[in-house]
Amino acid sequence: MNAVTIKDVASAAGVSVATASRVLSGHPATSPDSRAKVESAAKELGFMPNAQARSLRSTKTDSIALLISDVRNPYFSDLAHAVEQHARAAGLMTFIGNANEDAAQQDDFLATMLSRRVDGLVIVPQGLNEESNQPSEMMNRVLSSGIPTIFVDRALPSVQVPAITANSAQALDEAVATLQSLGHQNIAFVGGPKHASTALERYSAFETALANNGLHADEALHFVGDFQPASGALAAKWLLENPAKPSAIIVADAPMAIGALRVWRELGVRVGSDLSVITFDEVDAMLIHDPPIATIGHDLSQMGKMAVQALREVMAGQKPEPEELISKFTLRPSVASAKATQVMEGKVRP
Amino acid sequence: MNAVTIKDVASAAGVSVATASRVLSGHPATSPDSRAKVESAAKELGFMPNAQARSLRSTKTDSIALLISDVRNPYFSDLAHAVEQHARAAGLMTFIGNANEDAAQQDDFLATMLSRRVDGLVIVPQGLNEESNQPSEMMNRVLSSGIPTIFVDRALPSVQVPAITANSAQALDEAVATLQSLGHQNIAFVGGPKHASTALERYSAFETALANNGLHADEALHFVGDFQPASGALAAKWLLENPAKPSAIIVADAPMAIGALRVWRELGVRVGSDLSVITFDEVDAMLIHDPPIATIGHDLSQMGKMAVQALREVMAGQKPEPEELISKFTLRPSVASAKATQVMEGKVRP
DNA sequence: CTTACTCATGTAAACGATTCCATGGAATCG
DNA sequence: CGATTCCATGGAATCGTTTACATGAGTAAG
Repeated sequence: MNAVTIKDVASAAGVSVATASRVLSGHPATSPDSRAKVESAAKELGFMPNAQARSLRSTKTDSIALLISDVRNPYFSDLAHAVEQHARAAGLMTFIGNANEDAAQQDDFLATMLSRRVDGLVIVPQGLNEESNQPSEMMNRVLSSGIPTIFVDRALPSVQVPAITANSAQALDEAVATLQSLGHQNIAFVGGPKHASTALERYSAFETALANNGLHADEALHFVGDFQPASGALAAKWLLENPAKPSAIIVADAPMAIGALRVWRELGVRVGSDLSVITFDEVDAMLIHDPPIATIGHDLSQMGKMAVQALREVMAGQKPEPEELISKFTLRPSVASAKATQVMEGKVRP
Repeated sequence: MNAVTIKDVASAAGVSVATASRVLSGHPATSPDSRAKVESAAKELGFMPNAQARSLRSTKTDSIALLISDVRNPYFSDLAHAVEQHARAAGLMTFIGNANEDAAQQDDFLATMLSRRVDGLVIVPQGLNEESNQPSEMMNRVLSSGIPTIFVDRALPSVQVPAITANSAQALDEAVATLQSLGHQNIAFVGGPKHASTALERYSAFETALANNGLHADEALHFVGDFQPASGALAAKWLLENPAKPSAIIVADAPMAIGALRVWRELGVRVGSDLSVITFDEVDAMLIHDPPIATIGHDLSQMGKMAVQALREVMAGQKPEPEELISKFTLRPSVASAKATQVMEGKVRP
């Protein structure tokens, strides 16, 4: 395999391993002479330092772990890409792990990363355990281990970790105001699972927005999904059968919206005329949709950048403040006036 | 931090480190008695083995690297997910790296992985260097290092590495036959960059399919893109200005299709009536599109599974055969009869 | 009862880097 | 010119595991 070690380099260069090591890791106390000899020997032999030996001794790995729910969710793949690019710029390798919205896989990944002694963790937390209302055991271990950690996108209440989150209050206010001014009275909301802080934030901001615009919240118009496409599909049908006949709907994430849009298309519901749709997460699929879907979203590249920056501050021993990005509402043709919506009865296009 | 080592566990359990190690790594020669003592001590102390020390000595890391172009491309994120799940089932951690269609980033990632001594590599190769017509230096190093490697999705000609690829000949044949039977004579093709083997395979299969169906290939109907959304957008405009007025188009990957569909929508071109569209890669965005887009695609979960399996065979010292998945054509409403296409002149909807 | 063999255990040597410490020569200072 | 400082260097310890080898107890076979 790659049997060439620093020892080989040292003897080829005619110096000790200590000197070779110093040259290769940029230590100042080296003569130009030995620097030249070691460098050329290393290149000659194709020396490639063994990262585990290095970090076993030096206790740093120049790597961080990013734990997300699912790479297949475009929201998270965009976020992952942003984190990776900014970490890379700071000389850090990023390990991406999928929790698949599953606490066991999350813990598994965290355990592996702890074993590998990554220098820091960026986590989209999966939420507290349903029964115990506590973070999982592994999460507690992470938190008590003292390894630099920050949360991104979501936060955990009661856990003191810097978090980079998004605030959608303003955007939802605008969205609801827009719908209201177009004559929509019954606005449905497809939310996320209660273990996700984003789900709570979004629904409560929605309720506030309703109140601000003279509308009243109605639990019968609230569908609790799980942020996955399948539950979006269920929500789509739930909407059509809802006795209140809502004329507009706000969906709390892109995968659920994707699931829902597919069902509506199959059933012939015309988004943007039969039904006004606004969704969270400004991802490609929403923009190529015909009609384009109005979204509430934030800059993921920015979020990734802030996450890496905050993490580096923690790694440097500082205590960064939690930060909030302000989400933006973008009106698009998926939203129309409520009048067009009267046709909802004839939901299946011939 | 996590200062608890196997030494601590051993002394807490009242045995030697050797025994502790044997118990913890499941070595058979251990007594039930010491097994019990060590295990409880380990749990008690929250022992978490240091992966670098372990693999420094044992020369295995139980991890593999997956090099793809870009996680944000849904095709690759699906593939990444599949590889990860199957690797995980085999007890292997997967490191995902983005090349961003950039040889420098590819080499960077490979260097890091080589340093970390991953047990194997699954690579979507970026292609040969434009000038030298050779794999990059780092790629050569990977290949000569003897580290188990397989290619997936793409292959490199002249490089002897087992590859899992897709064969689209049949699917393209069906696709072209379908178009032809609907009266389409001028079928445009938006291909990929020539450094990608998939681009070559797809275009040459397309040419064959034309011939099989009594149509002739025409370079003026071939747009060479780069697999990214922006070049899809260019292709979309190119098509509209093409003097041959093609009535149907086949796009060689999803990101380009996404870029193109967006442009067509903005310009009011009605896909499925003004223009028949077929695209490679069966991803969500194509299915929620209205109308749904006909696709040529293959089972990515299957591809991921085969990749992991082939890699494990290489790791076990075997020499697996290259394998080909057969792509499938799925007809959807984005394809219509050519007659409807006469309206192409009035391309901008009022 | 001896011999041979199995088996759990401990001691110590790896693995491949970094880094502390001692050394000796050159440079600087009074 | 002698004393002090500086600096590049090499030897050796170290990081936390695994594992080759030696040991000694217990067991089965003769």
